[in-house]
Amino acid sequence: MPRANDAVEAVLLEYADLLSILSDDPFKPRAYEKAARAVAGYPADIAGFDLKQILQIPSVGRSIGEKIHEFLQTGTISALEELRAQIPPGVREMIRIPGLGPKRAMVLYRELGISSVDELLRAIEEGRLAGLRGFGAKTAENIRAGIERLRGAGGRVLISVAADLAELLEGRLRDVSGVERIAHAGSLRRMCETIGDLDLLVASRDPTPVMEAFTSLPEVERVLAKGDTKSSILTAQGLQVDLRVVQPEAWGAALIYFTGSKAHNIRIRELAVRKGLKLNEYGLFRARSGRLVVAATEEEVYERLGLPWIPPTLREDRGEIEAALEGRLPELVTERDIRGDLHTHTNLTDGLATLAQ
DNA sequence: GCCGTTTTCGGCCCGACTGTTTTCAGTCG
Ligand SMILES: Nc1nc2c(ncn2[C@H]2C[C@H](O)[C@@H](COP(=O)(O)OP(=O)(O)OP(=O)(O)O)O2)c(=O)[nH]1
Ligand SMILES: [Mg+2]
Ligand SMILES: [Mg+2]
Repeated sequence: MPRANDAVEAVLLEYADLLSILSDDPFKPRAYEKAARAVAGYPADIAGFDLKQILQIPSVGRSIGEKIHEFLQTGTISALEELRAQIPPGVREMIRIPGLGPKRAMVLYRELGISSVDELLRAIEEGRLAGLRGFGAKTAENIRAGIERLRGAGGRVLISVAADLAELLEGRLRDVSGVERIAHAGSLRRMCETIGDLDLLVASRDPTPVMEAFTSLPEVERVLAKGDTKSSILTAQGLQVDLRVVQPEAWGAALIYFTGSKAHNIRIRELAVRKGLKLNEYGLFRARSGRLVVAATEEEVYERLGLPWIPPTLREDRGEIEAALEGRLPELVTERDIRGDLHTHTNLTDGLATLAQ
């Protein structure tokens, strides 16, 4: 049985998308996204909730709360209908194109009347983006390639597929000169069931040869971006791989950053701010002076934030921060706990006892 | 739009890469 929370999450995310297209204030759509996450992660089914109960949900205030209430009562939200009247569904689809966001989607709609991915592709092929402010030849080609990617996207892959690719690529990069450490991060390290892309982290004093090696691997179909510390490629199978290279001293902070999740990162960065600190992928710093506090290991960074080391599988901002702060993290079963698997044989194979016995 | 034992107003995570930008916005991780 799907919960009402799922439908509410979907309308709040749609509201956030439409606001990001229409509004200049980036914090408003983010507030709707955050509320959508909170509703999705709320333990109870909110079907039939009254306004007072709805307002118990974190990140849901008066404005969003009333919209949720209206949706639960009537199945629609009048304010959402008003936004829908201003932005065709196809324009919202356009922001799914990798590299095209809400701002430029709005320019295309407003200036050229483009209101679907199909129309956009035709406009690019007919050269109609030329002359539009902020849309040069490269941008048009990038959007065209983005549409191809969107269309050909096989979506997320099973963790086993990503794990195999990770092993292959890590093996290749490990031998590059200057590589001191290598690990996979992102959703693969968190052991999510499906993986959107592969995230690899390398520690090296000399990033340039690592980036060169990475972007010229035989598995590379196309280089999406290539910089001094970060590059992205696309494999022939259409899977994206992101590589981040940091100095060995920053390994722990970088591993925390790249392991995520995004929501977990934001929560622990907020904790840092409240302590007069700043957390990024290079380390934990004093906010005022900018002086480094710690960076080398995950344990040290978490400890200075007042937290125990949190297992990657829990880093989803689904209560692990609160649990960690209270010292109530669950003891997870790890490989070291597994002494063997309890099993027996029956006379159906090579045993003596029957199955019933 | 949400939220707060410093605060009910003024912040909101923080930084890399790209393109066309004459100095930075947009998009993404
Ligand atoms: N601080 C911060 N970190 C981010 C943000 N977006 C992504 N990250 C970090 C945490 C993510 O786990 C990590 C890798 O990003 P991805 O987009 O690949 O996400 P992830 O691997 O978690 O999920 P995926 O299966 O790829 O969809 O980068 C962000 O907006 N802020
Ligand atoms: Mg990923
Ligand atoms: Mg990624």
